[in-house]
Amino acid sequence: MLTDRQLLILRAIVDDYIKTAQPVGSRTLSKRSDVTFSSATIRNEMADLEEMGLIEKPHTSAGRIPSELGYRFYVDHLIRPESISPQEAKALKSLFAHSVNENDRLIRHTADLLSELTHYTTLVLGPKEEGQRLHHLELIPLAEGRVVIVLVTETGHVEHKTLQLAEALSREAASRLMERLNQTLRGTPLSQLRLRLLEEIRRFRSEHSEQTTLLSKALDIVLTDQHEERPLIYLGGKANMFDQPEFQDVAKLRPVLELIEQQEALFDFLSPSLDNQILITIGSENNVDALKDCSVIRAHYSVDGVSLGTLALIGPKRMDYNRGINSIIHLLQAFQTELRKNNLD
Amino acid sequence: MLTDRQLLILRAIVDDYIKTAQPVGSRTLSKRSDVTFSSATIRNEMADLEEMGLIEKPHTSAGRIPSELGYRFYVDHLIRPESISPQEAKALKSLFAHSVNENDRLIRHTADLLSELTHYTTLVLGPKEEGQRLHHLELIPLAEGRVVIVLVTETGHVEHKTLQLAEALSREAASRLMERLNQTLRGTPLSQLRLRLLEEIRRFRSEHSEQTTLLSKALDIVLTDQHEERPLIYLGGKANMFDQPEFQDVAKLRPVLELIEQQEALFDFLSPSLDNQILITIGSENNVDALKDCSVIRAHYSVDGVSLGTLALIGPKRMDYNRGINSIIHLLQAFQTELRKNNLD
DNA sequence: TGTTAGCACTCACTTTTAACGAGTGCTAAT
DNA sequence: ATTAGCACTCGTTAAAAGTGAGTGCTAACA
Repeated sequence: MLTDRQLLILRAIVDDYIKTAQPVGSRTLSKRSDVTFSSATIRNEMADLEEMGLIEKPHTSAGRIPSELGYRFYVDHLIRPESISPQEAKALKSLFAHSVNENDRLIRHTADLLSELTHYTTLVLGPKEEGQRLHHLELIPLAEGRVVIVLVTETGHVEHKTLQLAEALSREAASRLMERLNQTLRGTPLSQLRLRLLEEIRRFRSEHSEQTTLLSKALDIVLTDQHEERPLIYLGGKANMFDQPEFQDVAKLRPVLELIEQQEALFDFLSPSLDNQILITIGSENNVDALKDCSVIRAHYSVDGVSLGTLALIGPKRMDYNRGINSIIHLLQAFQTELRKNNLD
Repeated sequence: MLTDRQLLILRAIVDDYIKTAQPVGSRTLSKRSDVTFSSATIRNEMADLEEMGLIEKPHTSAGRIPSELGYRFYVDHLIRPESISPQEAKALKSLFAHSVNENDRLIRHTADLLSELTHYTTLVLGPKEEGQRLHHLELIPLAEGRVVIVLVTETGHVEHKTLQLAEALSREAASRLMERLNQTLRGTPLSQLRLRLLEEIRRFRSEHSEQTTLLSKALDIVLTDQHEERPLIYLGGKANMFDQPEFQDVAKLRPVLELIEQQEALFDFLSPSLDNQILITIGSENNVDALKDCSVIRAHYSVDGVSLGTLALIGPKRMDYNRGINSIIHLLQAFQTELRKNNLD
């Protein structure tokens, strides 16, 4: 176990390093007001902390920096859930002053807010669509056999796609088919929609003996596509990466920025579900090579107990965990409140 | 005027520098197979070219690099419109092998293709929506007074927005209003839609004495919004910037990447209309500080004589203009063909 | 026994110096 | 007009020397 003094020193080292990005020496620490013992004592303690693997030195004659294990310990034991300042709390409330009606916009807005709040890059994984239920389907024939299909879920999420049919679909046929489909399919979860839709079209065809084979094929393709599509990922504050001293080197910066641009990779990284309310992964804990010098703070957002997506914050390992965690917690609250407003059934 | 030999030397310098990113010396040039004269002669000619402002030296004992004026001259007079190789032409054709029905996707796809083809970052300014005509309007009531409004243009472009009304709109009222609006407003250019829509709703209200004030207000807000919204900008190959030796320095890279993320700034930059088929701006000609070390190749795309948007290629001043221009020309052709297919009325 | 002062040692970082060489401009010979 | 020759420039690289922040260890101290 660590003594109180060791805890104090470890915390001081991490705090200092987070603030300055410079290795912290024993003399610097000894000058702090909350440190009553000498630099030599600190050196002794540091040697012990290093032996435990909590801190390390970049080279012989430098100060100490936290190791990954050190950050881990700091995050697990040394963070004090500093409550947000009153003015910040006020600011946070006013952020959502005017409601955002569409979830898409709301999410984008939230990503931007969080990055503004923390000065880190943010990722927001949008809700999975499979779970949502169909509210309305609309077929709108265009010229030359092109048809726009619009799908609205109960939460107001809108998807659309344009198909090309071999022959024009008449407005009447479209409206008849649509009316029928809406009657029977409303409330179907999107995950089942494809199967049920095909079935329904088949039935419709046999009853009306209309030529809807092509339409059904086209719809099938569309919905298959739909089904495989992953939730959107929204990014905020990409440029914040540039401000971090650890990413002044293009070689360090590049893999991170490249990863961030890849929806699929990000999705794979973010999608695993979390048990805890808040998950923090540090450096190699991310299991992604591009993020080996980064830390990620993640939180699930949910409405009425249903987990919908992920809110994440990405920065250097030397990120301000305290501020990050607090910001994400508070924003999460406000965000979920807004989201609930939009998701009333 | 420049002598043939000077032209040869200038072209050789630019070509070489584009390829190697290293200042070109007289000795290097004298070794080229198409150069029959000595390095001393080349030095004399170089001195003249430098006096004319076409080339410059980074420092006394370095070779020469093209000045902005030099690039300008090269682009205006020395580029040979090298026709694309047969295999590339074939590849280009197969790129659009399976049609993309939606313009949005088509544009995104094109941006990606162009960046793959050239290894530069690409920007595509989407078509202005104002000019498009309304094909169909759909009001879909959700729970709690929320209404999704979906707008489809004749080209199959879909916009949607969710509004919050003070009281629920009944399905019947919605469908009556919608039918009426579609009858009277189909074919209205989006630029006039707002005014005409308001008028129409007012008339509808007086005829049916229904409570649609709120709806009309909400629609007004939506459409105003819509109207002010700028065309989307699609990006391709952002990561290509990392490969350019001139952008290995974060200080150089940052402003460019930051600019690219700003829709508004990019819009202002790209939107001015072009007289020519292809416009090339070099360094300070861009009139944007962030792009002072970049060159941009732009081309308007249009269908049936109507200019719709811009296709652009962005790279270092030392970019391969020849390849860039050729790629953009050829892709432009294929892109417009696809676009025309989708825009049949 | 825990703490601290003192001191030799390490090593990144900075500055200095020197050597190198690619490239130039000029001059004189062809 | 062209070119060979040569002195000169200057960025680049490498080696050398100096600086200083920081450490580990030891011995003295409370």
